[in-house]
Amino acid sequence: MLWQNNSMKIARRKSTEPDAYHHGDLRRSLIEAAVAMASEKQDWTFSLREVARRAGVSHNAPYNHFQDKRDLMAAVAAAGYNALRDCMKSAIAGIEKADAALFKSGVEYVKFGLDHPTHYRLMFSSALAATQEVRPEQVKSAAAEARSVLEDVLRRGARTGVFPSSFQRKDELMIATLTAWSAVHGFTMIAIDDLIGVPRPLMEHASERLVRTVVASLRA
Amino acid sequence: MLWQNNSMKIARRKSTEPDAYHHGDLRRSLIEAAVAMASEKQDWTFSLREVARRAGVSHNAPYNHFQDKRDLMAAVAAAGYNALRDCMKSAIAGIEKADAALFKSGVEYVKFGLDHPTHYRLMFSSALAATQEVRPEQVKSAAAEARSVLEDVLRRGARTGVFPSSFQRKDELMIATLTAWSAVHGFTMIAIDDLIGVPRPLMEHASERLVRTVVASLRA
DNA sequence: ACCTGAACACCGTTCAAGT
DNA sequence: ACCTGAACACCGTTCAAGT
Repeated sequence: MLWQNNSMKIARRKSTEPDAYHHGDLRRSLIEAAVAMASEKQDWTFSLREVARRAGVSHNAPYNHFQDKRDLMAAVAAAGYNALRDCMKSAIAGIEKADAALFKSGVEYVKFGLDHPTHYRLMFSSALAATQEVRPEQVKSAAAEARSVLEDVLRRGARTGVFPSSFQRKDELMIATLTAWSAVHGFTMIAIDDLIGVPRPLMEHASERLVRTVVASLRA
Repeated sequence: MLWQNNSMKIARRKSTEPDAYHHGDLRRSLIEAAVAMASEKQDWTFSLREVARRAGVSHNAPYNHFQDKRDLMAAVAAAGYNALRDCMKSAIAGIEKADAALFKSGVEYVKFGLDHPTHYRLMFSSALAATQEVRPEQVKSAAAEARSVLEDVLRRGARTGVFPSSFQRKDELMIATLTAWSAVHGFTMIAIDDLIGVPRPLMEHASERLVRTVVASLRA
């Protein structure tokens, strides 16, 4: 425990920073530590104490920034949804045709999951749900933002005649979005869990085939 | 801890039963206790000690029947996959046309997940995977059996001309199965996690719409 | 405001011991 | 063979105390 805690103090000059006390934005450090640990160990079930150790603080320090462990997990999950949203958005940035954009965003979605399996797992972990079944609003809205990338593409395609114009109706759009999302989410989960017979090199091909089928089924 | 442990002993007559020592098949009792607890608490992250208490034995007794906690979870998961397989099988028992059977099995799949959300969650829990990424063979094969209900229907349809004859080729059949499975699995997970905007009464309708779309996309 | 250390009630797992 | 109780190293969370 002695070799930690040093570099942080040096980095800060005069404590003019807003969140700098001992640490300089411990909140962010904890989130980053959690993400790093999860991806290294290939296991998102890290302990709060471990995260604190990694960040070089006592095991109680996190409670100054998060209500409890689930609150930290929620922050990590929200960060993941934001990254996923950005991935998809930038991937389809220049694509005009809505069906091509939907295809690309679907493929990118799966790629994100396979590239960050533990983070993706955490994002959809039931551990995020409270004792009831309500997940933090933070997570829900971040997830909604990622989902709305698909939704926006479908809405755009409905206006331009690529997808059925019925998708301009709210409930029809919802079902269409749900269809696309279910497909890529299900595939991603199954792939991460290694429940397929598909060998890893063929995975990309399989995901493209699947997404292509989904796009075609919505275009009809 | 005193009020437990009684009824069990009375139930056994002369200890002629094969697995009966103090308990009469403690292995099965532990699995049942785990399932019951998970569904009551709406949370599959039960503790091994809690399960043991519920079964009326010491917290170490489970180690005579399971290697560790994950091994018990694997048994619970396998039981879930078997139940899911049976649900689908009996649902499509009398259905001749392959596309109708695929529709029915898909709808039944989602229904199973929504009826047993915590058990379904556990079945696909990453906690089942070992430190590496290998899940117990037991779980994999049980999952494969459930998946093969979909696969068999698709193969049958390929022979009878309902689905493309290319589905008789092994890798094409695999992708088709994966497409169907991804869709229902993804929808089920999203629904369980309450990440949809769909109000619960409309859920059944939404699931039927989704499965119908999937069947149609494979029929083409 | 932010952090620490002691304390509490748990947990999974191991070990020696009982029948 | 099957079960128990003590023990170990952890965990999440709370509380009083320090700056």
